[in-house]
Amino acid sequence: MTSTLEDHHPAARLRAVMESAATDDGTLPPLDGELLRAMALPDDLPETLGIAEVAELTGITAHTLRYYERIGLVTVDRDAAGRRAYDRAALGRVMFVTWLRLSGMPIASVGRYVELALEGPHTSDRRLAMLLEHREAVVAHLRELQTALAVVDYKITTYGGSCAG
Amino acid sequence: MTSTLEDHHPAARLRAVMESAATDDGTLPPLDGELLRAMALPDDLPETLGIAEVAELTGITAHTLRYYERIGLVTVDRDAAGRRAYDRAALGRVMFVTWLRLSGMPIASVGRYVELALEGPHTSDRRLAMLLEHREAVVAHLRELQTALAVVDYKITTYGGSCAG
DNA sequence: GGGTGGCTTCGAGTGCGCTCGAAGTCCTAG
DNA sequence: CTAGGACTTCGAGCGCACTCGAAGCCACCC
Repeated sequence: MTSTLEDHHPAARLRAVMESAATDDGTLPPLDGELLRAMALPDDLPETLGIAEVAELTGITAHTLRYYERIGLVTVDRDAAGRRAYDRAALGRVMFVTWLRLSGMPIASVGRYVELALEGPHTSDRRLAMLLEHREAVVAHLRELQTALAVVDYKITTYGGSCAG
Repeated sequence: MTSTLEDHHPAARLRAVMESAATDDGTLPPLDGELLRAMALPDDLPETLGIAEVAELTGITAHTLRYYERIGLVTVDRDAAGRRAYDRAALGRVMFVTWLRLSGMPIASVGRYVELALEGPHTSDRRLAMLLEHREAVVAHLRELQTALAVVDYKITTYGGSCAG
């Protein structure tokens, strides 16, 4: 199964989105609606994708995709031959899970979130609460990272000074 | 050894610095010279600190501080009774190591950096190179986190919409 | 029909970064 | 003098998130 995907679609969409946010210096561009639109999947995807294609599209290894399914983070149908066939919904869930993971949410929490989602729409306020709480954690982590970056930058600019570190 | 530190010095300086950068909404304040000055140690520290005081000051557990010493990330003198006595230099190194760790540098890399520092001033360009390279990694991570935050925010604002995740 | 390559399942292994517990030492307070 | 508590060393254990390998199935190509 060589990648017809590669011909018709930008590969590794998630990574592409991240790179699209890149600037040369250390400054961080604002993230706006444009970026979010860029994250949408192309319309002309095949009905279902094999695991290798999903791996390429998301940057997650096939091994890890199987692992995610095993522990219940995603549910994936099989084709006649017993192979995983990711439809758009499954792909969307994989990508969302991936973003949650990239944002630092522990696997156990992602699992609880998915569990709630599977229970039905009546859990939506609990899920929303989880996301809001998680958002705070992400913001805190961002702040921490920015501060640490400032310290590293300070060290870089004062290099040649003290050898304290 | 109850904390005389607590009376005379702001506790958990590292955490205090991070909290000083906090804002109520999700926006991130600029990190400027003011913040960097705030990170400096107070002048009226005792000559040496015990491990519990360093733990309180840095937010690193005593267990972890011992572990860091074991694996060579810091070197600490002993007092007459064989206890760790952190002088200003040692404390500075602990804090710098902590910032490197918080910025996501793996322990092995911190170890290599410290090794180079111990070799002498002639390794300063290699250390600078390490810091510059690490800086790129931190910036990349920041971008990734910001993008993931945008996705989470998107999900939050569109809640009640699709149940794709 | 035989080989190649990608998929399947399952369970076990890996790497990182702590984290803990046991057993002993030393100082201080009562 | 004795009890308590904070410290010491050492080695082992843990939690997380993968990551890998073995053994087998299935489709396609020569």
